[in-house]
Amino acid sequence: MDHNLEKIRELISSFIEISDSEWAQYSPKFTVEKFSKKEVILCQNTICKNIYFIINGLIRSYYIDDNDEERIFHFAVENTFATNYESFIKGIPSSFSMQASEDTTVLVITIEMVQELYKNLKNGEKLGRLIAENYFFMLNDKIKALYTQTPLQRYNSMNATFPRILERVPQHYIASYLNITSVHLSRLKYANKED
Amino acid sequence: MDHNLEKIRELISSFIEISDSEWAQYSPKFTVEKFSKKEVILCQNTICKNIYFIINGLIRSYYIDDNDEERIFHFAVENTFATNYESFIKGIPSSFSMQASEDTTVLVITIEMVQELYKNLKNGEKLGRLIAENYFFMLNDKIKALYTQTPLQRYNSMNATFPRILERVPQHYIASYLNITSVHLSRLKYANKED
DNA sequence: TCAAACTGTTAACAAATGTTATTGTTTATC
DNA sequence: GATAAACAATAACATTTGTTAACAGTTTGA
Repeated sequence: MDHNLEKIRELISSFIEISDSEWAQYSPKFTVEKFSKKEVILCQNTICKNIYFIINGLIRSYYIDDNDEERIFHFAVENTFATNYESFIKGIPSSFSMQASEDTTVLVITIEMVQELYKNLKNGEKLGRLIAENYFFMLNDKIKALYTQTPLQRYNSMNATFPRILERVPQHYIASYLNITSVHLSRLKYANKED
Repeated sequence: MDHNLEKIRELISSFIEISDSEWAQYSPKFTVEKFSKKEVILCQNTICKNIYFIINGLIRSYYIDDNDEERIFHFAVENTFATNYESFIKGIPSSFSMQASEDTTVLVITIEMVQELYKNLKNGEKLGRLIAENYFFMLNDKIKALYTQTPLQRYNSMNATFPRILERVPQHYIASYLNITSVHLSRLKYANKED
């Protein structure tokens, strides 16, 4: 697992300087967890206690709407994080659920670890700021796409955002992510080729 | 203007402790600026140099899409901030424009001020983290609404998010914000009353 | 291994939403 | 105060998107 811990250290280092001794202090606290396909990782209305760094596998995040339908708004792939950051930081019930879409292995980061990092690391609060800013920038892009692009345009750009995602999840998940029905996505794909 | 500076101090104090001496050092740096109705405050593709705290007035933020159409995604009202935080923080061209929708008076916060605050204030980085987190949480709510609510539901909840906004801006601005046409919004309002 | 569940496409139809144009009203400007 | 511009409602029509159902191929799990 040292290899994956090293990836996390690199990610942190891309934000702030972290000394060998600091890293030596925190790195042993990461634990590994495995989820099997279809296992629910976070249940809407429960409190999100962890951030998961995905070593391999795929986690989808989805709201349950008023008609009890799942509305997928995110896919988390290898080398990215999956969490409800708001629920995690505030300690409030989650507004969405997360489920493993494949057998998935993660590194677990607990809220206690994060609080300690933010408080005691030399540049801890700065790290926290840069993480929060990065989350914000991600959502910024997403909102821009929702306001300015058609579902088909967003479908075509999915490969850029989530490499090979189209081959890894059922198409009706993609349709949900695009905020359209699976029948409609099937039609759009066909029309797309015709042009 | 002391009254408005006090509001900013209160907002900061709701995030971190800030001493009288610290505040005395930074508060004189805020300046007041006025924009007349329809004045463009930030132009897409230019770099956002300021955060504006709105004393009175109203600022709308909008993308220009591929068809050169304006897509409004935010209204900033009194006692809230208007900026492109990503452009501001990263110093990169803005992905959207901002325009005064009414005669508007603001307190100006420059990037130099913010960098100094984050760096030199005792809890500066923490303040930065909490601000970024708050921005993130706002967008979180917005994305949830876009994924789980109908345009009519979002119309009906606008009064909660933006008090009396429906009386302050033309209806086609609201329609743009809801991601529908003004004709369609007019129909929805009518059907809404019928039920 | 085999039945059941899942998946993607297609068709027919219904509902939602967009487009264009017209009208009367309000608002802005000189 | 007169004129032009902006605005909201409405109608007629076109297009997009959703719904339901059928079908065939695939995967899954007991």
